[in-house]
Amino acid sequence: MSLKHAILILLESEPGSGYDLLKRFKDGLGYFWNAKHQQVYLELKKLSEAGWLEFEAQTQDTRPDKKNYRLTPAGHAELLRWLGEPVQPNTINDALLVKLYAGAHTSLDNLREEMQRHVAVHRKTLNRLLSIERDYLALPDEQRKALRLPYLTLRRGILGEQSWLAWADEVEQELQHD
Amino acid sequence: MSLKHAILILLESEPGSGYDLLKRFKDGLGYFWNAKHQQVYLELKKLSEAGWLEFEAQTQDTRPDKKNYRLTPAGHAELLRWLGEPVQPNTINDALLVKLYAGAHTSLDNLREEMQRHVAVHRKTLNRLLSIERDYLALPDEQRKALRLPYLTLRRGILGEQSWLAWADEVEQELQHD
DNA sequence: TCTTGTTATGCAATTTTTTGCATACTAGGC
DNA sequence: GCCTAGTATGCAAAAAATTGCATAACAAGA
Repeated sequence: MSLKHAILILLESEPGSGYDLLKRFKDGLGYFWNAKHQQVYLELKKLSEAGWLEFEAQTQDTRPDKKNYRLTPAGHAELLRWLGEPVQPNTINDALLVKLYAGAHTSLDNLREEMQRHVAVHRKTLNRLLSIERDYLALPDEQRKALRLPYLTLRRGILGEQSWLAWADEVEQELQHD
Repeated sequence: MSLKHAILILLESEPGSGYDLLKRFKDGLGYFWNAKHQQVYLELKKLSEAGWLEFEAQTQDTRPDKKNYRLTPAGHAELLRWLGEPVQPNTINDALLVKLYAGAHTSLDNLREEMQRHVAVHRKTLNRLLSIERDYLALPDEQRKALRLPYLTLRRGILGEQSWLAWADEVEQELQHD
């Protein structure tokens, strides 16, 4: 796919500006879809031109003006069409693993430092996700039910990060000696 | 990064043709770096033009001719330079999770089918990785030691797939009811 | 003999993503 | 008064990746 449908989904559940979307990418969807602001703004423009989105300029007093986007009926139809299509499994392009793979050509210290940097990032991510989970679990039944599918994606993030950190322990052990 | 350094690494450990590289991507590095043949051939051309690779055309009787690539000293230097640089953590763009996130707009059946397709792929991948691991563990000590860093990347694949499948179980449970 | 699979390479067009640059106003802390 | 952080949007160029098309020879099985 691409950014297109991620944007449609976010705007389907709640209309908003490019800036809003970026925030939502950052804390919600962000675990599994990433985009820079330039890409989001450009994509919003393209989706509007394609007739899937419409926007309303909104002037604000204390802040810069913004554009509020929402789905058109055509955009909604496209979203449903896309949901009916199979998505192809994700391919992984992970530079850290490439580096580790080639690690024999550099020093163990270098590798250990690299790993430590990444461990710090992953630990932080895991903590953030766990805190979101706590909030979710504290919600009343009905709200929890409404959010059960997004919650499953959160679980993916949590299990994924835990698994990553378990792997990092194995790596640390192995890089200890020699 | 990009494909560049993955190619340099593969050719550093053993020279070969574009076609060889594709095979190696497929069973070794492939777990964490993916590329289509068009991209690999193009990149090989660019890397040659940049002076990081050189090649020798090799005519073959029973098969089409091929080009054997290997690193130049400049290519080797570039590889070492890159290894000394920190790599930035991976960003994830996973369409399946986007679909699940928006799953409320489609049917449970649709989601279950989608999940089953992906589960099948991941199970197959895990089995393939486990079989590579068995081969590795059966190697004599010395060879195992030489391959210990690539082995760590294999472990990442195994732990990652196991974690994915554990998550899929959670999803299946949740999609059972309602 | 015909079809399928494997080996082997590539160009062209398009899409997707990143990087660099740019503007502009407000609020808060030092 | 100055600096930083946050709000808000965008263009242009380059890099990276995908999709479509194309060629060509051999081997193996139906």
